[in-house]
Amino acid sequence: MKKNIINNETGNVVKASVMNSITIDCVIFGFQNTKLEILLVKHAMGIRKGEWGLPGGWIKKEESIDDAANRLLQELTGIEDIFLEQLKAFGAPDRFPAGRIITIGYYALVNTEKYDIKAGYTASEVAWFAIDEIPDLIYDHDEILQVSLKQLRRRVRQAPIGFNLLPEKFTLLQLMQLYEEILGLTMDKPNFRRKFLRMKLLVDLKKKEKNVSHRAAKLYRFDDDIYQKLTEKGFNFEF
Amino acid sequence: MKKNIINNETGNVVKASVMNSITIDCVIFGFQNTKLEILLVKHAMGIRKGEWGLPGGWIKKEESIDDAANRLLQELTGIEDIFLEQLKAFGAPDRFPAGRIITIGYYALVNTEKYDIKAGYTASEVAWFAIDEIPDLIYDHDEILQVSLKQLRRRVRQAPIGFNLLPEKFTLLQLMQLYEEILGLTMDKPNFRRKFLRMKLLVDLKKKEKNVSHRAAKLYRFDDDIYQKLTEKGFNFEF
DNA sequence: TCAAAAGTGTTATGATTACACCCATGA
DNA sequence: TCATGGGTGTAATCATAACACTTTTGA
Repeated sequence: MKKNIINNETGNVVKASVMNSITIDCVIFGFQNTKLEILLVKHAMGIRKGEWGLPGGWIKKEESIDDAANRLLQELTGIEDIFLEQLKAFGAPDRFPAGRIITIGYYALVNTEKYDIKAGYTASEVAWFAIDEIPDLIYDHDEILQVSLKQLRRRVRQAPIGFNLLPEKFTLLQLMQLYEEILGLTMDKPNFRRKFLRMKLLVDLKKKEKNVSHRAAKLYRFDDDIYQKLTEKGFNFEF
Repeated sequence: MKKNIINNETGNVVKASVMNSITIDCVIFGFQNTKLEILLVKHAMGIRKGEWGLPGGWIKKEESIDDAANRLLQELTGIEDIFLEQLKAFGAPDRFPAGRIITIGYYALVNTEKYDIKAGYTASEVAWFAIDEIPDLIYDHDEILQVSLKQLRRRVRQAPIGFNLLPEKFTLLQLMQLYEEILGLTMDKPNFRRKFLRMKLLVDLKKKEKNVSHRAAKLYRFDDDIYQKLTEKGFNFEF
């Protein structure tokens, strides 16, 4: 077992097996009841104990930064094979009060139905927050969140990534409400249907909703293979 | 004066005043004779002496990463107030052979007419290379270049940033050729004119080209203030 | 007068928008 | 039967693409 060392730079206790002046922070988006939410952790130790922040951690010396982000997410949520993309690095010299630490932001889209969130060993509490009810966050995590929201709004219109926030089977209205919530606008239902169906990215599952007090909607599934094939033929997702 | 120290991690000689496991690398785009080019340096020292790579360097402990990128660019090219945006961090564990170093990629757009390029103290030679004549680059610089090209192609269609590659006064044909070169396609001249002029982002300078052996074209200038005002009114640049 | 690029006009096509309207289902 | 959302139809408008054509300039 590797011994812990005190990092001269920061005064923090850091394992010798991790890089000592770079961290990773993750913005994890979920979608519940037509609301966009993000996952925050209440820090259980350190100088900002008790305050909410983004989940994050250190990078092991032998793992890539993408691997580190995936590992941290897995440790926190139990989620594997998740949509996860790097945002950018954040490096204001005073962003972290106890020393110079640069952090690399990542953002993830998760299907909240599928996974149970569990508090990790450095977090006393983990919870989902609606995007318009986010508390003040530690360090520069507010900025990281704002940048990732902007990135999400851009990316969701350029590539079919929104599906990662939905259950595998979904209705067209759910999909439209997802777009409405992320982009902050209202859309015309008939036009949305036609526009999306015209792209032929969705597989009709020949099933319907059950136990709804209105006409049951068809269920669809997004098929990434179809998307890849269309892309090769020159198709360009735009919304 | 600060003394130099040997960094245990990498074996490289690194000043005590810089962070020791993070660097910055810049992809600097220029546009000359209807060709997109990038600026490369031939390394004058280190294990990869004599090979071409992206200009880059270390981050001082008291400067932000954006400031570091600007400073490095200034040292290399003498250019200030340049279009410069962060790309992303690159962090494969074996990307740098002599130790674990994460690099943050930046890309810049410069008006090559305006500035003289000079070799810095760590580079023996500096030169522009056409985008389709890039030699093999050191480390993972090929990947950084490919990612920044992709980013440039995306961003040039989403925001009016292409002007940074042109002289201050330019013709519509120059602008169209810039788009054609970056996006790798051919466009229809009449349609391009109308589409761009309709946006009302360009200021007609009431001047014409001189000494051309064809009908002289009107000169235009891009006005960022106009763009900002239109953006506030809900205008969205799309190309 | 020729070549080269500037610049205008026109038409067909397709996407987008706005909105009216009918259908199915459980409470 | 009512409320709720599912789902189709249609017409006006707007952007895009394709291409024919006229204009200006120096060599």
